[in-house]
Amino acid sequence: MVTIGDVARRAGVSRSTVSYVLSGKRAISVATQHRIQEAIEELGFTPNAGARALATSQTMVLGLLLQFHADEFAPAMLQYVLPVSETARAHGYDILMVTDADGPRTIHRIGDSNMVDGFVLLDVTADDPRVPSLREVHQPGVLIGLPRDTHEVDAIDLDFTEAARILVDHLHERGHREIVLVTPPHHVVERGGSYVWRFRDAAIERAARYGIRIHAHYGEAQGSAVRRSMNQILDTWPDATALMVHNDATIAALPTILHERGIRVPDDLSVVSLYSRDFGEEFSLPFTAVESAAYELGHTAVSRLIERIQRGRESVPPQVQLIAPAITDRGSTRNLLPS
Amino acid sequence: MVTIGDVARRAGVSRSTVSYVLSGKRAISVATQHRIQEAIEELGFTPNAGARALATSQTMVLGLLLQFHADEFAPAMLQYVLPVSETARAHGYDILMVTDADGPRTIHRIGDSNMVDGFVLLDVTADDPRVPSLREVHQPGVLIGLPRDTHEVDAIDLDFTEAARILVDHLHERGHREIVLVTPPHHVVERGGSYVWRFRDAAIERAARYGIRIHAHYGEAQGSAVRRSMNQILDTWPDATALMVHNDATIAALPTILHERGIRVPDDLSVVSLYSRDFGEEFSLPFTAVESAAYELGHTAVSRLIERIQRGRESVPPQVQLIAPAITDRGSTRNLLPS
DNA sequence: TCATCCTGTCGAACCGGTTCGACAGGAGTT
DNA sequence: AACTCCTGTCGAACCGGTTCGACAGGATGA
Repeated sequence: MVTIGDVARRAGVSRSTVSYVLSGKRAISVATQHRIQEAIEELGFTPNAGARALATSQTMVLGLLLQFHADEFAPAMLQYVLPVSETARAHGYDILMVTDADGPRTIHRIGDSNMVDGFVLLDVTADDPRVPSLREVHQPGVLIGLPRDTHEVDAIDLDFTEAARILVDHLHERGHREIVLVTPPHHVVERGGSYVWRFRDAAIERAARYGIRIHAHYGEAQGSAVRRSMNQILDTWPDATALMVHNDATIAALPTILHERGIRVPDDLSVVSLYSRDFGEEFSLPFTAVESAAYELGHTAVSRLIERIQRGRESVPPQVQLIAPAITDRGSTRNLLPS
Repeated sequence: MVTIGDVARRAGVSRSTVSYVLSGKRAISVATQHRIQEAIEELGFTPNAGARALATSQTMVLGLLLQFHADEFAPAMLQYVLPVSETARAHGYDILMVTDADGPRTIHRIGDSNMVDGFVLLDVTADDPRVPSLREVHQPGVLIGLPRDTHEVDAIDLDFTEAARILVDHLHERGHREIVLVTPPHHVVERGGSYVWRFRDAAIERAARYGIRIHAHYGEAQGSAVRRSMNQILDTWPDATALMVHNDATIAALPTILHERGIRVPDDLSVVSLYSRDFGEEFSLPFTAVESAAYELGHTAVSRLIERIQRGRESVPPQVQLIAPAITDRGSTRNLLPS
């Protein structure tokens, strides 16, 4: 390993001078700069990250905490990981990715040993045990997902309440009076996935305001169960004119299911949904949907975190940010009103 | 931050004694051990990772290099990431995940600055530019995927050649004489995904040996194109009795496509495929398939890497390991022979 | 001409661990 | 009683950077 001392000797200067050339924190004559640059290139010098972290107490690494739930639809997670990684790198940070099941302990292990400068928490639940831990360590953190207690917390999520309203409004405007809502699975609720009830409650309330009958069901996440459950739901409510789906596994399987039943969209049944843009493209879903911008969420989260790291923890006030969703009309809803 | 010095002072011993208690590398009296343990707990001491890395030149971090190709079916990648992460953690290592497009530079950046103790390269192509870079840095690395030049390289992959033979044999034993093969998209070949031709060539050769007519086509990766291309292929070869699919996006869409065409499996058409177990479960695919154990690949790769890190680079000879695939019969092939 | 300021560089201390050699003192040997 | 050996602990050096204060020497100003 070639050290800063080797470079200094080669260039005939002291170690500190090399350091100042590297950081630019003090003026160094152009001639010396050139000699040092040459030495660096000739020797192939790269600063030792550990030593630098020790001296500066900055690691230029962000901790990304994610958990895989066996009962969850996996492809969704990746859509957040990529923008987090890319945004971090654009600011000179690397990503330490931890999938450990014990989140709180992980935060302390990583944080107390100073392996990272900050944390990104993915898929945060209502009473996520990681949130209090985050307050105990001295690195800042940002959440993707909304906990119940948002006091002094930096969080970002899609505005699921608004999303539900937009979709109900969309159906109401086209004269639908009875709709079926399929939400994420019930165990996601139990786990505390607040987006489930934020969307569900808002949809029910909005429907009630219009006098629309709405039948809310919990969907399934695993292949065969999805199909069975969906068929049962469709059997139960033959008069519903529209389907509102907030469940990736269900919407991915829906084209097949409807085809099997001989149901045409939108002639026989209208369908609206909520999924991320990437997801829709991946499965080329033909449904009118509110699209959650996973990229935007990940990108914004990391940008905010880095700003907070660099400007000091207290300079940037913590903030809960709800991203406004937008609807993309793909013509999967029928207008029942006389024109 | 509480340091080892604080602990030492509290326990009334020297810093080195605390260090020896932590590492167990020298005998320390039980009484002293207890005092130090108490001090550690009272003060909440956690060793600084940077300092430790500096002193030991060990970071206990592995670099995981992966690239996302926009034209690729994303869910597959995640199946490798999880076992890599879990296996690493089980051995006390964390994962630095880098998605940078410039692999060679990343390897040098991360490796030369001593941020990691070793590398895991995912989705390695035939002439992957990262492989030569891996030879230039002083950390060992392990590949998942097979490069053309396997000289002095530690790699692991599924035995795609054998997989193809197993599937052709399976169809041959049931009397099929004309089959259609759908491989991964053509741009994957251009990129150097050697698994494409390892599987394809072996299938064609094996079919030829039996005198089976085989029509090989490149599949698509994106939703709508998948369906279009598949329909076209089916139109072109109406007499084929079996379909052999080596493409995640195609096999995921196949139930829908076949249903739309009114084709029943296996009565009208036999289907065999190659996909990973997790993938099949995710989409509850009902096809007889050779299953690639992504978990096993990731797990084995990391285990080998860690052994090599700990036993010294030369102690463990580099090795190319091809995992033998196994077929799971789900009854999607019809027996055409008179019984 | 001398005090003052600025520029460029150096040496030393420091970050927080690990590890080696030294050594005190008690146990075991002869 | 003198010697050797073993156990437990300490001090100092080291890992490879950063940063602060000091200072030499030339430029500037009065």
